[in-house]
Amino acid sequence: MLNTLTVERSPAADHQSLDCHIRQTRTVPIASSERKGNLSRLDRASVRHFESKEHIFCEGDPRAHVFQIEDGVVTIYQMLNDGRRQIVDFAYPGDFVGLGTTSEHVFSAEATSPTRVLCVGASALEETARSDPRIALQLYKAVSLELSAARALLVAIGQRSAIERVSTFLIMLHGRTASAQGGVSVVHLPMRRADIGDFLGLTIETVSRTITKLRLMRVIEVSHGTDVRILNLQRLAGLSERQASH
Amino acid sequence: MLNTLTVERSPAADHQSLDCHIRQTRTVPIASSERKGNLSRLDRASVRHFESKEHIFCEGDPRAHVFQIEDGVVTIYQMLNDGRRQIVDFAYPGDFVGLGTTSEHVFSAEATSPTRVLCVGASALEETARSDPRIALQLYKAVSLELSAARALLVAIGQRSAIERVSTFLIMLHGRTASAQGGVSVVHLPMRRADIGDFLGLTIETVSRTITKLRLMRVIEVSHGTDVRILNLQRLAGLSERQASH
DNA sequence: GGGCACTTGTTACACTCTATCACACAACTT
DNA sequence: AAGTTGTGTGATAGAGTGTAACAAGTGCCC
Repeated sequence: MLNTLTVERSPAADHQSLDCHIRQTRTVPIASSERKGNLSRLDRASVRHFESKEHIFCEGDPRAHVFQIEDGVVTIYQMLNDGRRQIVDFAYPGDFVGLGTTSEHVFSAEATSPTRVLCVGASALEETARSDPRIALQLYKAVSLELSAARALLVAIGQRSAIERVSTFLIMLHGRTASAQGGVSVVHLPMRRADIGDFLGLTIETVSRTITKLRLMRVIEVSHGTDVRILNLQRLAGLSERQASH
Repeated sequence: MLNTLTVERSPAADHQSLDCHIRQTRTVPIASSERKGNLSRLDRASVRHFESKEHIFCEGDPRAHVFQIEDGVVTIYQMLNDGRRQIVDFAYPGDFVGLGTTSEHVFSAEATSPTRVLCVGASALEETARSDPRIALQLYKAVSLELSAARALLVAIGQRSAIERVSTFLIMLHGRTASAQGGVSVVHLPMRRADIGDFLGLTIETVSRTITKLRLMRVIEVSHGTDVRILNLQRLAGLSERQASH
């Protein structure tokens, strides 16, 4: 069966109307639930499971399948030959992984937590898209959102200081996944500090110190190292981008 | 008339077979001529000219048109509110500018040199894509290549040192635009040092210092500040990524 | 043509932010 | 108890920045 792709709204969408006067609109497209679509109605779509730290595919593997995350978080990264690693995206439920036009994967994908993915043959998907413009446009949309996310990260890494990057990261995750607990939003960090560092172009130590600094500033609170309560979103947004002073 | 999009091969494609043992394949997709397509056969496509430093569109403008560069070079960038700027892409002839699914532009586009662009209504293009999967797939392809370029830059900025970034930049431009002159390839830099800096996440001074260093190392030669002769591509490739030492 | 304003690129030096190295500590496994 | 894995923090060093001065090129006006 080959039907239209459906777009769902995520629960996190409601939080995007929070009144950060800083141009939050800029980060919204990345965090948006529009990023989601659905491949489940495609023929021959199968479900696969991956354990934490298990690879879904590696750089250089033939691009045989395209995946859509159903549950869990997946890191998309590239290694340099001396061991440095750059994570270019964290894929959350609804996100696509492995899209592109190359015959081989250019990046590796590793599950951060136990993950369930929908799995579709890449050539079958493209074959379908060749005849159904709705599928093709869905792919276009999905990649466009990945592009927005990549460019937003580019701005962060290229121009922002450590505290600005970490603040930006938290706000980004907040927009994408935030769940409210008594009016204060909580962001869960399923990835380790090393992953955050390799995502933001910082070392693990700098990430740790910066999170401590944000705690001492009473902007956030951290439980178990993995759950961040955003106490003052407005202040956090201010820290994510130094204000023009003149 | 609404026909198939044609994919051309650029003259630069021949240079990609140069024997850099460093995984140059990784940067090839960005530099590749595959990035090119052609909108000229689309209905209602018009040609427009822009002078150097003239804006094609600004962040926040309604996304009324999609452009394809015919001649010249265009910088795609975003400003932070304190004046910092991140260039996320240099668009060369054949490249598309303004693709995406947002109703407003998220980035600004400015001509670096006198530029001629093909201009198509965004809604008309999407309307067309909705009925013609070939067009939709062409858009998907184009955005996928932009994504590859953005992520490659992400790896460079996030992990590489100043000299590695500048070397990577030169090799990238080499792959995309190189013209041979007596066996040695020459890369023209139409953008200013400030643009290179804002692209690579470095200051103008660091860019200048690093280029001087590469000159003193006899890896490149620079004429008029804008024309770079790559004397030793292999060495340059080596400098673009520190080797694993063990 | 000569002088002037303006832009762009280069170099120098002091300083800052982040990386690096080192180690303590907690939670969990074996 | 010993090992593993991940986090937090302190001390130090270094790469790159910020600020500045200067050089060279360009357009413009008188």
